[in-house]
Amino acid sequence: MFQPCQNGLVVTKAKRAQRRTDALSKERIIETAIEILDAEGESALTFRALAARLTTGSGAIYWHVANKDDLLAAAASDVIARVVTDVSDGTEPREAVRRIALGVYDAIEAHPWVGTQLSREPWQFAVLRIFEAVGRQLQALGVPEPAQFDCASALVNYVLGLAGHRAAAARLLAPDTDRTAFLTAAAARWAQLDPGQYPFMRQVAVQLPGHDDREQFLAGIDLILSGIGEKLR
Amino acid sequence: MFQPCQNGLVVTKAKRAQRRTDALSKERIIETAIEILDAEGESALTFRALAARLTTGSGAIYWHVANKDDLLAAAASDVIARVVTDVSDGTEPREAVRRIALGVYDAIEAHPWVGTQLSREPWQFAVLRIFEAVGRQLQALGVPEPAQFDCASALVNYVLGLAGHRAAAARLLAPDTDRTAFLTAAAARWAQLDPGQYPFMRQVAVQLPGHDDREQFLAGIDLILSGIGEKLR
DNA sequence: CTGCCGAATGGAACGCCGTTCCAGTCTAAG
DNA sequence: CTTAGACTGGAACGGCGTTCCATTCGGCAG
Repeated sequence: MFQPCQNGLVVTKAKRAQRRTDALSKERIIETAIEILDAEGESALTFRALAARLTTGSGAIYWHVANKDDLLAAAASDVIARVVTDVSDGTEPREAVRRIALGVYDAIEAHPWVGTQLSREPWQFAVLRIFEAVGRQLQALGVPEPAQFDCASALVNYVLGLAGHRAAAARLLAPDTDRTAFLTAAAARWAQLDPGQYPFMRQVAVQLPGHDDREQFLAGIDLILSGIGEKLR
Repeated sequence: MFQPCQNGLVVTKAKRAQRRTDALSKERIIETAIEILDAEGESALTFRALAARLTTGSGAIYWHVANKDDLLAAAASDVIARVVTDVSDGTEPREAVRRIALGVYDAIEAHPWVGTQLSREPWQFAVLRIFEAVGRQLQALGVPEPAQFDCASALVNYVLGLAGHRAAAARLLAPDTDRTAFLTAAAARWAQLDPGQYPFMRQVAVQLPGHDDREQFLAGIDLILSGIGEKLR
């Protein structure tokens, strides 16, 4: 009695597996979307381009994905999940926070569109993942419970702020432009600001070439961690 | 010899002033754009809607404004300028930083679209203004010069991160929705997360109703300021 | 084996967008 | 008066997200 059934199942599975290679699925759609976003940038991701690459019609995609926001949120969550989960436990909490933050930073440097997406929807899954990872380390650090929410919020919002900023910069910078040249140009523009109105920017301008974004990012994290440390006394 | 010239200028000015009442100008366009953004939200600002309200064609607007990005940047810069400049000098630097930050926060609460805009373009004028205002206070606080850039960056990026977040939340929240109801709903969603994977979010969920965003924002500023204080020892 | 039903597909069509184009108007200067 | 050039406004273009719908196809009831 079960033989045909099992056979049927096997055949089904085989056929599905066979079909899978070119069948649509949410995963395959997201995967392809990430490919397009990484290779050609945010503006290149359209349902038409996606459909073309998947050799289907734009309408078919809507069977698996609610809309473009849904697609982008899922893609971002995918990328962030890879980064946040592989924080090795057992490391000292402050160091773990640094690793989480740097993981997110590097992910955005590699996929700038993620930075845009993270500050697009307020409590999307990708942000929740980061919040959870950071919060858990704060618990391990011994931050009193009422302050944990505030501290996690400070860290996460700082990360998201820089994320958006880096993403915007990447959008602006043509992929072949020289970074140093760009910084020098920005510095030159700042140096021309009205000295009376913008003394600070003019002073910063001279530091701008030879400036390392990643180091500054980490310096910010350490600054906040140091502020959190004050709460522990 | 100068009389006619002056006369000419006067006549011109008078005529211009006369025409101004219904003539197009960059200022009037920006002003109207802000009205639309505030009243109907980011998605309502289109060149057609703007042209209709100005009783002109969309093409005419492009004579005064390069494109939509230019328009949005100018509008945001307008709003931020009002906030950042009226920080009364003479106040203690930390308090001044708090006031600047709260000014930006309140501006975004009142005009959520500004939050979106601030994290859209990397070194736009509005951000420069904030950076300058914050940086100057850090100088007054006695932060050593090499650290000033990092400290200002930390503060500004935190503000921008929260700005984007609040803007996204405002976009999501229908203008008539109850805030408490929304928070309760979010808390309920978080409480349903997998306890093994999201212990921190579930713990935070119970604190979520009765949570004050503005207070949390200020707590984050104080956290960073406290971290900066460490540098002064 | 056959007929059927619902999941899945893909391409056409809709309405709206930012932007461009251009024929026209009005005005200050020669 | 003529004319150049600042300025206007509406039509048109190409592309977008999304919807609609005729069609296909695999698994199951009879």
